[in-house]
Amino acid sequence: MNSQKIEPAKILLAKNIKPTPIRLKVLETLLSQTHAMRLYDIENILDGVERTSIFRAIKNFEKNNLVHEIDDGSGATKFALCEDRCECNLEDLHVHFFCKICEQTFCLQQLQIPSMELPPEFVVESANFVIKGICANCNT
Amino acid sequence: MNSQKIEPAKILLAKNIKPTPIRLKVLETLLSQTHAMRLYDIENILDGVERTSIFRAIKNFEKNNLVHEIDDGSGATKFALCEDRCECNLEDLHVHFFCKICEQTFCLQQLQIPSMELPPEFVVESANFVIKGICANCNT
DNA sequence: CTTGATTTTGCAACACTGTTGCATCACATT
DNA sequence: AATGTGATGCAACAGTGTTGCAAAATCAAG
Ligand SMILES: [Mn+2]
Ligand SMILES: [Mn+2]
Ligand SMILES: [Zn+2]
Ligand SMILES: [Zn+2]
Repeated sequence: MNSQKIEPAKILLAKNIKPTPIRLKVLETLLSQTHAMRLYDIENILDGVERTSIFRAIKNFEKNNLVHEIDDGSGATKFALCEDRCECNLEDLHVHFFCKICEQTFCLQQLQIPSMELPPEFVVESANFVIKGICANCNT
Repeated sequence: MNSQKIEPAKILLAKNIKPTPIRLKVLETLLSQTHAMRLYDIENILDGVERTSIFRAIKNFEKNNLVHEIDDGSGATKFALCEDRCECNLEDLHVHFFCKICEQTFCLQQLQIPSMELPPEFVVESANFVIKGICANCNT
């Protein structure tokens, strides 16, 4: 019955994050959505919680490989939960999809970012691959 | 001898853009660089020209397929000239490279953005693929 | 050329996002 | 209880992009 409340704490502890009230709220918010969220989105849902506190919680999550950030060109960075065993390495990177209509961003976790043959002496460390168009929901 | 001054105007006219003084200056600035530029970079080089005027010139260029914009995650959008026959279609899209050291962004025009097998009902219209790492110049 | 319409530019102000500094609070340890 | 560490709230700030409006330049007739 209280298993719903125990689970988020477990997730945080598994990543060595101290489960403070705000961090739990932020994590629960992220868990409640199927798409990536802006700081502002979380702020709206968690009415009364400071932007800065959410910001620092997210930054903490990022440092501990619990969330990854997506730059979808909308102006605001979006955040989404990583998969269980994600360590945010190159192999963990996946393609994202930004819908121009609903403006939501989805993780296409099944689509790994392809490796490219770079010019000589270029070293790859990370990547951001966002496909833009119309999502299934908005595609009548 | 004045062929240097005629050329930028020709480029603009070829794209049906009226070659006003500011537009010529902005285009010349873009032509003088090998990497993509922020609005702020152009503003610094064209000292005395208003940010807004550069902004509107760039937007005009974009609309007429003379420049394309790149979202490299640095916080500021970057702009680079399109290739001659570019119409900013899906096939014209290419990969970009952002160097974490010099913070410059390069067009890898030889690397076309690969097409991905999207989930059903998803329609692709555009894409932004940025690889991040260390560029040849900064790679000792 | 003169007039009037259209476009371009300069200037100011604004909105949004992300970020930092600092004081306060909660909590754990001694 | 005293103390130290970390979390949070509050305020202020910087960077970027964008819009409104008036002045200036350009263009198109008459
Ligand atoms: Mn994702
Ligand atoms: Mn490019
Ligand atoms: Zn959609
Ligand atoms: Zn570099």
